Amino acid sequence: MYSNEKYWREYWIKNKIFKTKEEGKKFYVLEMFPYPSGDLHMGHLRNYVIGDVYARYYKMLGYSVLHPMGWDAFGLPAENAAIKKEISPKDWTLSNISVSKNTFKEMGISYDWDREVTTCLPDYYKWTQWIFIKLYEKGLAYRKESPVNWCPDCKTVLANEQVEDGKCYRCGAEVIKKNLTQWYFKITKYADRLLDDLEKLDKWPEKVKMMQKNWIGRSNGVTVRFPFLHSRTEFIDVYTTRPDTLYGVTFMAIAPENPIIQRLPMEEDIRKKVDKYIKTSGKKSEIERAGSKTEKDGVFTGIYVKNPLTNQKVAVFVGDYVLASYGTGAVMGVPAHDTRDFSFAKKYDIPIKIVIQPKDKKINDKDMKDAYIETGIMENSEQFSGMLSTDAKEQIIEHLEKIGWGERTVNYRLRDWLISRQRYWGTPIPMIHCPKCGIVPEKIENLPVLLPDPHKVDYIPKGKSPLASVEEFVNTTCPVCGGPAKRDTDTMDTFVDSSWYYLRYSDANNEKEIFSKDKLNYWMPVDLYIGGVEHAILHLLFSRFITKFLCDEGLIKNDEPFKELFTQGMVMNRVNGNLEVMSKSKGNAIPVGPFVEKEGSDVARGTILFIAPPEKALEWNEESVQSIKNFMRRIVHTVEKIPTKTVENDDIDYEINFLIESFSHDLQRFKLNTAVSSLMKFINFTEKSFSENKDFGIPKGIKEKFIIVMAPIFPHLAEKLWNKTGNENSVFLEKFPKADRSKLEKEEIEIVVQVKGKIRGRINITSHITEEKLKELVMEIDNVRKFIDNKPIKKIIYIPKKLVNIIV
RNA sequence: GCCGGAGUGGCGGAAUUGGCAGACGCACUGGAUUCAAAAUCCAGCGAACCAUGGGUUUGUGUGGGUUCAAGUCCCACCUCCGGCACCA
Repeated sequence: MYSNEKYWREYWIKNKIFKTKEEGKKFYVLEMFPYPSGDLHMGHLRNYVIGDVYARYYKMLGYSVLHPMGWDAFGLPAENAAIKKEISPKDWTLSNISVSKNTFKEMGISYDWDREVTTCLPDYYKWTQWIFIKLYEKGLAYRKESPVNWCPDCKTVLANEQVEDGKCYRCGAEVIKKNLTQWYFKITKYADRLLDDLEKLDKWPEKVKMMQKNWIGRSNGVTVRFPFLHSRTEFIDVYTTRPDTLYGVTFMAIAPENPIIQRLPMEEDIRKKVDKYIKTSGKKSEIERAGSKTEKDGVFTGIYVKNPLTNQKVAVFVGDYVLASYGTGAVMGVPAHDTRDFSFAKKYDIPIKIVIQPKDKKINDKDMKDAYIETGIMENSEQFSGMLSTDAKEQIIEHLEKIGWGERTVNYRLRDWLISRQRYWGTPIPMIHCPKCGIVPEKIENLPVLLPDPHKVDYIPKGKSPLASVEEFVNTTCPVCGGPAKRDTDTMDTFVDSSWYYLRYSDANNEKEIFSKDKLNYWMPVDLYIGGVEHAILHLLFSRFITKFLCDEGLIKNDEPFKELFTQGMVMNRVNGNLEVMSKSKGNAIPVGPFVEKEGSDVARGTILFIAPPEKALEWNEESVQSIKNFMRRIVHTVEKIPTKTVENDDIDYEINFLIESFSHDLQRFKLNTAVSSLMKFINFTEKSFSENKDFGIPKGIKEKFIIVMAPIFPHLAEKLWNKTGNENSVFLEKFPKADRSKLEKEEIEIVVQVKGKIRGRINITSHITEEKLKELVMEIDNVRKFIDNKPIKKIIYIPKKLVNIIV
């Protein structure tokens, strides 16, 4: 099987069958590129096989297809492996790439390897640096000091998106906060567009769009200004989405990191308590502090503000349930109508003032068990009392704006993207720190800023950038004044590398530009992007951001990179009886290489496509492998053993056209499992016909059509059979057939006969029978007559070619 | 807690979008072949019942509803999976 398939793989390469053409209508199909970890297993294969079916199918439909592959090659595992095995990250990565690439070739995926992209090579990361500088020039890359997520195990900072449940997304260590100066990309500037443009993506799964929507988390509210009691000129702003609860404010809480705290005129002993509180909360982990179950606590500052609407004095607390990085870093406390404020107020005996009553009952502050957060009727709210809270919300905002104590504000959950990492194996940040000129970008013509040779770097993580200790890297000259200066020693988050790689494939070997605009705009957007849901937020959001930015720069016409997104399910396998995601570390991985050598790549492809619909999780099992092997043998039998001859048989015309029709339909709907079923049905028909009648035969044209239809799924076998049928050229140069609809009309059809909606019989009729005649025939069926039972017939419903329903 | 998605035979899953529920496959059962086994081929296969030439009842998580007709549409609930989770 293996050597046989290998022959055809070599044939495709030799004859450049899958070399990309750039003419006419195009189809760009892309699978998310992998991190090169060496061996690929069936879990990886699923992703690429789905893409390959479409690449081959669209080629046969007459499109110019771009189907490339590359490597997301920077990142921590290379360093970790390097430390363990004493091999440089570069050598480790490059040797993994060559192993993985070889496996890809054995899978027989139709990639055009001439467009391979490797993010850790200078000819690629040169352009990553170029994008960084472009962002910097537009004010979209900036440095700031702030508390950041720090992974103590990986010894580097993490982006917000890389912290899951307070833990590092890579190693699972508990993340701590550190105050550091880091590089950020201003993705928040694009928040509105990233959110609103989701509507344009009608071919994305709703689920992914919803996840992005929640992640961006746009909220419309109002910033309200509270004046201090002790000063006529100082204020504190709070952000709220519930201005309708303003009359219920009984305290205020400020985040411990909010710098305003330092300016508050607190008494000495209170100041000490506050400082202590700030210190302890700074030491808390993300989980301790932010878990929704954590008890809310804080300290009183002795300071008061005035409610701008009521002039009542409001006590100011510092509380670490308030986030410094959202809104203004301070909130108004409305215990009656906010769950968190309620529990805070309970703890410190702060009064609860109800200003919204439910419509159907009365609540009072004495027996409240929890905050009332729904809408209702306003009370204790001066001129707004008696209104619906939803109406009052609007009017209070207007009132605040009129009297000058508040203004409408939009806030986002999305934060700017922290991209600097204190690691060696990444794209160097192309910035230079000059004592005279400040921070300046490297000159474009000096790019790439090369990562120093791994043998000269001690990349064992120490909590500071390994590049800082490489003197010949650090010491440079200022591109502005020419004086001595130092390079930035951080590298970029690998998600920067992968946020634009799909653009580079359009012109992968361009040495002068990031890509030629013409070539890029011929291929972009990606027509079909296939990958796992785990990238629903990070990678896809960052990619959309970068595409929008480059679109604003005039480099890309379309500001959305991926027209259609398909998220495939995971591949599971049993380990000690439990279903687990297939992975090397769990020991349940079926590696592609040995499997393909033994069973062949077509068997792997067929199995993976047939077991389950592509979007669902799939359980790998030996029985399914067997059934596909069996099926492939029956295909060979039909093509090679059933005589090729023209026979008087309408059924075979019907079956082949039915196959073409349903196969095409299934591919449009991503139903690759039923597409395989359709192929099986056709083979069932031919095998059965032949076993019943040894004179049965199949016309050459129909055999050929079948081989073409099966080719996207079983490419090696199809190519072999195509050749054996007497064809010189590759089957993939053939046009995918169109169904002849006229052959799908059967002469004789079966009609279901119902009485009062229940099936009482069936009848075979010729398709051009009149309705009257049919109704007559129906009445003659014994069982039908029995159930009509001489009752008067009210109505007869006739669904053409399907059923008759008699209502008595 | 909030927001999504899904519940169909012993199992993986079909159902042209309101028109024959269970396609296709696995497992299982019976038969052919074989000295025997494997492999292969043929047949059967939701459940219960009448009596097995055929027919009846029931059946798509639960309970209601709309309709001549509901796995599919509407309302309420249960369970599972995924995402977010002090975002004010």
